[in-house]
Amino acid sequence: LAVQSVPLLTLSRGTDRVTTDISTKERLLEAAEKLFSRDGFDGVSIRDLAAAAGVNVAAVNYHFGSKENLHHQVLERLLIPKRERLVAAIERTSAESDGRPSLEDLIRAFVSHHLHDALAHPDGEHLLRLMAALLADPRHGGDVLFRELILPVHRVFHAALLRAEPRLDSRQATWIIGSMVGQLLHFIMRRTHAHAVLRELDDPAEAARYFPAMEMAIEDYIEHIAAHVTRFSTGGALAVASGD
Amino acid sequence: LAVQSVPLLTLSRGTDRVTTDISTKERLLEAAEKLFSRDGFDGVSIRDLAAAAGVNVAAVNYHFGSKENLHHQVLERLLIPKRERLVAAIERTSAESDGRPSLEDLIRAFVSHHLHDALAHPDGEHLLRLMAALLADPRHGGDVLFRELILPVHRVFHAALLRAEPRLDSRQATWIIGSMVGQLLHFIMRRTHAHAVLRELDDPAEAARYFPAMEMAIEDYIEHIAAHVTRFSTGGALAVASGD
DNA sequence: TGTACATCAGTGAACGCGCGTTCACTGATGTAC
DNA sequence: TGTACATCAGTGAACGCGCGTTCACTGATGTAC
Repeated sequence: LAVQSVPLLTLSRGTDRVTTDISTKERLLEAAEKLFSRDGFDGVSIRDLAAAAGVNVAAVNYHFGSKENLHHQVLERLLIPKRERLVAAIERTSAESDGRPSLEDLIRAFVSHHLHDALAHPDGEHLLRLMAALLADPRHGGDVLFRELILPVHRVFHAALLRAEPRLDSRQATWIIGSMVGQLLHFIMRRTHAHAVLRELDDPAEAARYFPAMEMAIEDYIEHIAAHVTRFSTGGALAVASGD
Repeated sequence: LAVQSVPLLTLSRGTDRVTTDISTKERLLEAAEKLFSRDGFDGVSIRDLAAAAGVNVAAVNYHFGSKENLHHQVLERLLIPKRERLVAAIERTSAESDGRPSLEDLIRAFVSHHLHDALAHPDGEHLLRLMAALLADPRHGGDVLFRELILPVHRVFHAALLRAEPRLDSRQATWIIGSMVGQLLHFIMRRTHAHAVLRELDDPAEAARYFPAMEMAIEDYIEHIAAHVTRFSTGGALAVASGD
């Protein structure tokens, strides 16, 4: 009767073999991740979710209590692993070169991990579109995004930046992170939405000038953009650090 | 009976004085700009719009044919003047110093104009939130944003960049613009949404570390961020231009 | 100038539809004694 | 081991509500002759 919270995977009994049986709850989470990321919170109805998961409409409220709470759980399920991957990547690089990696190495690691995680990780695209929606309109889960991902990652990278370039003060480091994150989000979204937008424009040649490299394979795009953002950001960070 | 397109302002006759009388259509456009920018296309109902404008529900379909078309007209009404302000600002700077402004001056003009226009211009905040929504989900009007604003501004600034720094090739200039626009959008949205997000977090002190300068007056924030983005981007662009 | 008709902006009520949620229920499994 | 009851996942149908749009209509103004 009440809202469940624990069993994400049940073992079906009643047959002579014990087989893994994906529960209604898990099926709903999978379907919700896919649909919410594609169409947004308001763009998905409970009937859409139930149909995609192959379950009854009442199942959403039975297992999650509300559509809002299902969305919240979808976010947490993606955000927490992503945070842990990111923090681990930053700390791994911070520990290199006897705990004093160069500014460029640190920036390269952050940029490269971010791009790979967003564009090549299996969960990446879903999470990315959910994050983009939250950054434009934080009303449905913006607090979760900040608490579970943005603030923890900021804290770790901020400390690493100050160690790698001691001339920076705290606020400068914060703005540099903002400059890097802004670039990364822009280039990631650009890739994700390029085709959707280009399709609607009258003049494909003009649009292709704004979106060069869209015909590249995703791995090539990642390498290309990682190289650009690393070079640009290292130059930018050094300019800030050496400024008056 | 049919969808109207021309008269945005009518002069009321029938009184002995001729007074300006804001028409139902204009009232709807004003209300729609405010509500769509605050709550998004799906977050606003025709009844909300009619109530805010003080007109009948049927007026939206009478004057605009559909909710979608009203949204479209709201976008065009904001995007076209913004494009013209931006293009004029870039061309003004390009013409300085005998048509050869320094890379830093060009970048400063672009950054500074963008920040002022987004954060201090009367239409700025509405347009900004509409643009953020379109960049996250271009389904309702993304084509208008690209055609009327992004592509024309890109073309003009791209040409100006190549003139100011001839070592850049076309693709490098495009990526540099992407790096700049990404930073600008990030810092603009950060200011806009800071308070909404911070209110929901448990630990205000931690959040304030991520959002320093939020207590600044808006003019100080603009100057502060313009100085950072200009320095960072000039350093970044020179690093790209001088790279192998 | 007067009259007949057309065109206009705007209205109030209703249309059918999809929405999130709730309710009473089923049938399988777990637990107590 | 058997029986009675509790707990569970899941269901089908219905709830009331707000949605975008449409319809028949009003009354003021413009136009033709």
